[in-house]
Amino acid sequence: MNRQLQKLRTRRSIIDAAFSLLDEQRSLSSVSLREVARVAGIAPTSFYRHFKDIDELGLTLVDEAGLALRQLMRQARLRIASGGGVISTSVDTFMEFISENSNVFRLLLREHTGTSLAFRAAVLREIQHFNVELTDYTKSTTGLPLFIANLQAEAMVKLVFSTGAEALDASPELKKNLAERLKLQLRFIANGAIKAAVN
Amino acid sequence: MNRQLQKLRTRRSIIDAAFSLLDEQRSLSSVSLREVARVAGIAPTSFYRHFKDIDELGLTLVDEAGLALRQLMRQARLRIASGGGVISTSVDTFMEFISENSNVFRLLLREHTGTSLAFRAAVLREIQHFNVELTDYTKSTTGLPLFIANLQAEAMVKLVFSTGAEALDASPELKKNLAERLKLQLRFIANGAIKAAVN
DNA sequence: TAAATTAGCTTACAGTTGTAAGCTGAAATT
DNA sequence: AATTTCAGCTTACAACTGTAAGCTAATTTA
Repeated sequence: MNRQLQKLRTRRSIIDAAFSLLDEQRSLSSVSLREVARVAGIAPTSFYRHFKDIDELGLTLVDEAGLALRQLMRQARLRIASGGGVISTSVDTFMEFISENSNVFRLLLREHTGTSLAFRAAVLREIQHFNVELTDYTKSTTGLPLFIANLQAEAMVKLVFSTGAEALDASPELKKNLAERLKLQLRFIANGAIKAAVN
Repeated sequence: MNRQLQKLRTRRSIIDAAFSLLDEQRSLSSVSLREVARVAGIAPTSFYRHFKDIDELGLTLVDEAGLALRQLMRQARLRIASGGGVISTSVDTFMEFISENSNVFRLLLREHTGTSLAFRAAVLREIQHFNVELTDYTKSTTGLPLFIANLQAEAMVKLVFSTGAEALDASPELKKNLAERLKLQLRFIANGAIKAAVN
């Protein structure tokens, strides 16, 4: 048996265990090392062979969540390229993502306003990535000036994330309703941005 | 000595103790009953003479925070009446509020996406109040149709809260910058809503 | 093949938590 | 004046936490 491989596997099972514990009732700070170890199927003290801290594990989770988010963006772009409105397609893709990966999105959402400065900073970094990508995209497709495109992207991301937060607790019908309202609101922003650019 | 009065005083000191513990590193779920009791200057078990749970205390805190928020709104309206742009004045008032009552705002923000369904629901209720009031205000001052006014108000509240979250960690200069950007973004929404109403 | 490394284990400990049981003394009621 | 009520107390306990110390067995290296 390869030792490195086995170690990686255990590491993975720790990460997976942590994600599985992050349901609607638990946050990173309320998940204990022992609990993670229990679910991962290792002794509590073995945890330290893989992570210095529970916090180090937390940062790893945030990184993974951010990665998933960026993959989501790429997926949305592909869908847009193959037809459909930009806003509508993006919102639908996003809503699907948070339904299927609710624990991943919940992590980002919760730690975004959580108790650990390091986690908040890490989440903010991921959101910044999102902002930058959306700004570029907006600029290149609409020709808006950078400053305006940036403001628009930032507002949109905030609105989308806020609505996503609401959608996490919502029933399927309510989710659909939220998505429709969100699309209209994003159009408000897009149109308002265009008007600001013209003046 | 009046007994009822004394009990109310102790209750107050428990609430104040809890608020004082909710700094940038602590959330309701991470504050222990014993810790609150310690700061309030009572024995741990005396806590139960006032609240059934730590959760019951939490709901009380959310209520108080919501109250403070609505007082903020009234204050903003007064300021608007005595001159100054609606958006600009509101944002300035809001930013002052979260600077002066950062623990109160932090509570709402954190529990909004927190681990307790009851707390999330309670915060959502407070935000709904905010939404309703802003919708009414928008409808009566701009004459927009209810549906549009409602969408606009909701989007604005989400954007303001998101930016408020960012402002909590920010330096004074950054805060100013955030406020200016927020004002522009709110104008995007306002203008976009008007355009939607015209079409 | 012998020696070194190491992932995971068991045991152990001190610190914290929520809360049950029951006492006390002062305020309120009769 | 006698009785009841009750806010706050002390003591106690079982459950949980993070993590230190040190063993084991299997893989890796020499």
